[in-house]
Amino acid sequence: MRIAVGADEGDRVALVDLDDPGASAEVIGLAELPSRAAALEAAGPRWVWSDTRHWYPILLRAGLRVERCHDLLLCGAILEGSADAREPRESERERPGWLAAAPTLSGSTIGTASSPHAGGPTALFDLGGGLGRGAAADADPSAVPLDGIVAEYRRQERLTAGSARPRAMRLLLAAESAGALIGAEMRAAGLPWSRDVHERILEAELGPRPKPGWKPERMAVLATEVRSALGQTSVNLDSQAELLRALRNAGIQVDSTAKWELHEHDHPAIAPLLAYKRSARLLSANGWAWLDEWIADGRFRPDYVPGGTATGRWATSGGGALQLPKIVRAAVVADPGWSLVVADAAQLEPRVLAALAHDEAMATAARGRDIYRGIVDDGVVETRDQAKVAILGAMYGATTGDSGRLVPRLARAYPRAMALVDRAAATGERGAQVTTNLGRSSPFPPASWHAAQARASEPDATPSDERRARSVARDWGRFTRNFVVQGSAAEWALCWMAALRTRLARVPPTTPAAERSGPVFSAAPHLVYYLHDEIIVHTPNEYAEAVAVAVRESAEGAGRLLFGDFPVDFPLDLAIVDSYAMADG
DNA sequence: ACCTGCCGCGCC
DNA sequence: AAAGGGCGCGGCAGGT
Repeated sequence: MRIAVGADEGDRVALVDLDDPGASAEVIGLAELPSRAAALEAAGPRWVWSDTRHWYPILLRAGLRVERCHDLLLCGAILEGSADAREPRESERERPGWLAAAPTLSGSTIGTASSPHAGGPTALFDLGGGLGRGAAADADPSAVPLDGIVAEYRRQERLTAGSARPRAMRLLLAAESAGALIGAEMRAAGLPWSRDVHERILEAELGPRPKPGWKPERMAVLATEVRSALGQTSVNLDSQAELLRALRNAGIQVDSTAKWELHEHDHPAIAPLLAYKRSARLLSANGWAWLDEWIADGRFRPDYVPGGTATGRWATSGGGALQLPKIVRAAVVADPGWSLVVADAAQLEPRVLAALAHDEAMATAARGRDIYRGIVDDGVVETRDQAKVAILGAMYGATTGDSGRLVPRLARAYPRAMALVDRAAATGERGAQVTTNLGRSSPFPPASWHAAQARASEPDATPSDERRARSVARDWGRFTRNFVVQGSAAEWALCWMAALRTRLARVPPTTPAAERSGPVFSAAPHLVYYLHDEIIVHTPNEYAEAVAVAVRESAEGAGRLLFGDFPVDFPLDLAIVDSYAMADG
């Protein structure tokens, strides 16, 4: 059963069963939606709605979780971009304006970031530009009436059925939609967070909390040390420009204030400066102000944006949830009587690459062990570090340095895997799309990219124009090279999580609903964190072992679902702990 | 008083 | 040690 949900007059909501041809819409008040949805959920429907980030929190606030949905915004964005699902012209005209609001493929900073003088004002990414009809009027996905929802769902169904690999596309859309449910649930549940532990970390690193507008004591001491070592009493360490000038005046020949460059110099100012920068970073990114803004009732509730990046990885908006520094992870602490099951997929991307390319030699090097050790054992390189640098170089497109020199050795040992990423890079250099395992395609290069190529083919093009065009083309090739691996790995992770979520939902709550005041998250294991290839489940102690089994079996299931019989494995590093900090290694 | 670009750095 | 992919965020600098 599939039930479409749309907006109706005033504060009302309209529902219809898409699998009952004779059904007419049912219109109810928004306040009645959770109870009506709870009744319908018993039949295990797929909820078809515009935007999970709008609709699902309404249900979650009332304590209702749903099993399945189809998120039209997210799925529309995938179908829009996919080379596997090219739209016929007439379908393109039916594409509603509100779909443009999807978090979508505009993201890449390539080409603008690496071309400071080219580009100019970037009107490159005004999404949906020519397509949408009067944007403002119908841009709000939460206001789309039921007939609009049904029409768009039917259009997406047609595109999926007509796509190059309908089974893969269906799986991708289901996984993406499950991700949207998980994102909303994780926000509702929150990541358990100890303010006390966090404050102790801040005090240990920075000293006592300063008065508003003052620097922490420890930073002030470090700053004085740096200034005297530089022999310049008034330099402001927070200003890159001033600091760079001061370093050079002191005879330290650097081109930037980046820490990797500072590391290369030997001078009494360097050590305190690096310590100062470390402290400044902690203070501004995860200091007391962050605690005040983001931690309430012992929970961190970031705003996840599933599908928020071009490759399908998630993003977050606010709180920096995907960049939690290792040093503050000790503040992630399970509730009393509960545990954290922390699991990450070891070396996910190289394994995904081996499977994508059907490279049995590489899969064998990975199987049942550390893939980097396997590469050393294959005699490809001498050390584990070399293997790691070589693999990363192959996936990211390194051409110089140690990494670039080692890549050719990999190519001899694992020709199929290398051919796959090389082909992806070549495709990107031509300005064409590449596509992940399940059918998410890379965006086309931005206008500035085409402008650079066009300039180089003018009759009066200079050698510098040509160099520029080649460089821009290669930049895009590195993006597409990595896209197929990163994007396919994101699909694996989504399938892993979706399977795990389904299994966790079957665990009976420790206290039955009738005796519970709070949401189900207070009584059963649930996902609380997701970071590209890593998850955390918060669980009552008595379920921790069972959760660990479910996490492992879900990973195995994801591998089979995506890569069938191909002999690649996806081992997990898994730990049952009280604190996230205890899960390292 | 804003806005935008860029840097630097945290994570994968 | 070095520079290759994806992000978000805070802060500064320079613009309007």
